[in-house]
Amino acid sequence: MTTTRSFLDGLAAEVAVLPRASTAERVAELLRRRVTEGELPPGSQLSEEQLSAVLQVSRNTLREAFRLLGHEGLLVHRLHRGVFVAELSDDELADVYRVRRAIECDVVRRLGPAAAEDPELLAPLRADVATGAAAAARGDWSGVGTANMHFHAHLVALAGSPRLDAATARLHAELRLAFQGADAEAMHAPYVQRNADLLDLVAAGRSADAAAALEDYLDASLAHLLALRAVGRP
Amino acid sequence: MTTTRSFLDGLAAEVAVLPRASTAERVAELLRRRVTEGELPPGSQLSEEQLSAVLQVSRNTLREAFRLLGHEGLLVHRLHRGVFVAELSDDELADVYRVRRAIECDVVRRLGPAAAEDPELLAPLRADVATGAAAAARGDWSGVGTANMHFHAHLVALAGSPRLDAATARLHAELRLAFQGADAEAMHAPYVQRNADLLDLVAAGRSADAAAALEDYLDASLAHLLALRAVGRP
DNA sequence: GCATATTTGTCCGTATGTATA
DNA sequence: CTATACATACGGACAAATATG
Repeated sequence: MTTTRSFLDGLAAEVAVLPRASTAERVAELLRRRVTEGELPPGSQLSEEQLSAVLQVSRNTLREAFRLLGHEGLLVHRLHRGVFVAELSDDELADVYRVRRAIECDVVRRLGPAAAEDPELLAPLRADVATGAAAAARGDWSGVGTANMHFHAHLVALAGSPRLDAATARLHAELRLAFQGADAEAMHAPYVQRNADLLDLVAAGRSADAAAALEDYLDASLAHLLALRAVGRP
Repeated sequence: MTTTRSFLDGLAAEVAVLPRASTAERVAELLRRRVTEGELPPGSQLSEEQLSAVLQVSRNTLREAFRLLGHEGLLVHRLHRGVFVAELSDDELADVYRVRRAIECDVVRRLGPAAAEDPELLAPLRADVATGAAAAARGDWSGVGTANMHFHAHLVALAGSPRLDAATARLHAELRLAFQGADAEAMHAPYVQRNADLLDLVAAGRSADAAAALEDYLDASLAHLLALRAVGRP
């Protein structure tokens, strides 16, 4: 009995109402939310029998959903032992940032002056910055974190590459795992201003400067996150 | 009856002998090989009933394997219609190269002079170049293609990032899909020399030059591949 | 170290729904 | 529009591996 009781409430009703897709994908989407929103902590086991009973789906269908999420890095499959919510080591977290840096810096560098010429392009980014600032003003640090994620997702989206978007979504899902249990304000507060600064550079068409700034940004963010995790441990 | 007969031969024996892993993963690995080696062409349907009979696994297990490969982009899942070997459109192929360029150029750029100082680091790349040249000398163009893939995989591996390695493996699997049915010599021959040239730049520690050259290389490679596909179509 | 209980891994049969001829 | 074929999903069963006492 490793899973908590609270997170099971209302799951069955929620999975039945999700949009048209295969049952396995609906279950996967539901579990993905629960994991990334911290409802069930890293390391906890997901019992096949218990979950299939609560979700009202067969074990086979549930296992298909497990495969999907395992492939995304959210769950880990241990043979004959079951599936667990993934726990990111410091090395793995650094690796996530390694890939973020490669993708995001590349996207920004190749933007060139195009971003300066069409202001509409950056509208989603401006909205994310505004949302983050508003959330910070009212102390909603979880909202700041979400806005920050959206900012980076929209930044990558400027490249118009479905595969880069998908990779970013996976990285963000793993990042949310790493955020669990840490002080949300300390985690997210510094990046309201940094996002705004970065956006200014991009909007000015200074893509090389923006890429360099983003590299510093991400390196600092990783160091910051590692430090926060360190104090949360014995 | 959309699948050919030949590719089914000996599958059951092969899947039984694969190393210790879950049956679903063994089946996935086997199908992955069949797809990337062109044994079954893009667009062909994989019948659950037929495959489960031939592989001697249950449909549930087979479906788990399908989920894994679908997530890798090798198979596409059409609801209530079944799974098919993915067909890459020109746009998707360009997107694959978009991600390759982001990853590989980033890796090369960040190598710096380190590669020049430790020659052992580049040993796998040298071996791949030699293998490719030898294969070209005897007209083994499929072997040239394989060596080329290994070269790029080893290049990315210099970064020491498991996630970049995994992403590269997925991209290469999709690339192999695009290679199907094209003239292997025309497809792979030009890159024996380009790999050697690129390696020289890297070995000299000129990482910025190498990154720029690699960018040209990949852009040219994409254009080349698109042109070859165009002539293979009506 | 051993026997047992629990959980996962796998298979089968079957029922239902969907797309296509 | 009906019919058919096939994917989707379920529940029960047993085997295999692991964890527990």
